[in-house]
Amino acid sequence: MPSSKPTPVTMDAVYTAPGYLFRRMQQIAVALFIEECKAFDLTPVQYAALVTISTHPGIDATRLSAVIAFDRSTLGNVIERLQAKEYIVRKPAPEDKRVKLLYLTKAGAAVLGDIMPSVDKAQARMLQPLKPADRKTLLSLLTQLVDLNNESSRVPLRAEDALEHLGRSG
Amino acid sequence: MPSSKPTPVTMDAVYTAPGYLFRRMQQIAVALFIEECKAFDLTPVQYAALVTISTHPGIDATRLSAVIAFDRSTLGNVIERLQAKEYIVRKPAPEDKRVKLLYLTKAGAAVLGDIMPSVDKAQARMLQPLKPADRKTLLSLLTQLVDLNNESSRVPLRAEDALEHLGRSG
DNA sequence: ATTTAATTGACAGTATACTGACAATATGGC
DNA sequence: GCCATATTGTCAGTATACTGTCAATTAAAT
Repeated sequence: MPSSKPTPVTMDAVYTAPGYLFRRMQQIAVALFIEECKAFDLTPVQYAALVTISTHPGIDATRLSAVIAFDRSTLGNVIERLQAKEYIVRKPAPEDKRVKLLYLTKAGAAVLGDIMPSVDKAQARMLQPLKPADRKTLLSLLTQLVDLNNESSRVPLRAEDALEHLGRSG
Repeated sequence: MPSSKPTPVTMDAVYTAPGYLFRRMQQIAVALFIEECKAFDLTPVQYAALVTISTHPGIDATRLSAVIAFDRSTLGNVIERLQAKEYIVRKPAPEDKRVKLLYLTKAGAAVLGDIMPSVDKAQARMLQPLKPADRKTLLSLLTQLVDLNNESSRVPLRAEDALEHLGRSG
């Protein structure tokens, strides 16, 4: 076997790297979401925030961040935009002057109801090129991997249960 | 079965969506890359660009964009930063006054050689929570999916071959 | 050759992401 | 009650991403 030659760099150092593939796939996923949902003025991140505010009325920004595992700083801007579109409102929490609680407006609830079919279509298109059995396998492995790597992310996902009593116990 | 109730929105609309999982996994991948490579002043995108300039000395920004499937506008800034760090140089193309050709500097080649083990470690850590067989399966499905969805992305990947004679034939 | 098309790099504008800091506020130990 | 500490929202700074536009330049059409 050849021994002391310096390893030649090839494009495989990029193309076969899982990180590169995850990046590409994320970009494709966003492109498909935007294409399917272009009739609605919502990005994937804004959609996720809206769903979460819908299922957790009165949640605050920090807990929202933990429930969808998005950066708290980033979320500030996302919330601003949702507010500017009048899809949500912010109300000061009576018992904690720091906190602002988030609620869907009627327009927010309406757009969420309307956009759902398009979102589903986009999600389906992402995996459509694979055979049905392969879709299941990929989704299962991906779910496992995200879960097992949870603590490696800057903003680990904290399930709703773990947050329910954050205000009192910690 | 209940029939006409409006479908209640649950967090599954977020958590089980492939797009959400790809986003989370991409963020985890970047976090692991940055952590493993913190001794080197390179981001994942800058690393990919550097590898490509290394394997394609004298490539221009537009072709670089196509070879790694990164947005051309974004790449302009990436190139600026690599230039500021003196890892690459730009030389005007003699036969086309619009084009600026990209070359690695010695410092660029050195950092690329040095960072490789850390990059490999980061890539390995992303999949490490899975069993070896599952890693292979996931990587295979992900590679297929990215390839099959190539045209759905804003900047489809164009292999090096398809670009070799872009300057003459198109 | 002259008009038309396309290409290249650049730029402005918007939207995620992350880092690190900060003031206001709340909570804990004592 | 007082002080150290933690939390909340915010902000500034950097780095991807994408859209759309533009001037300079080149290539293609005729």
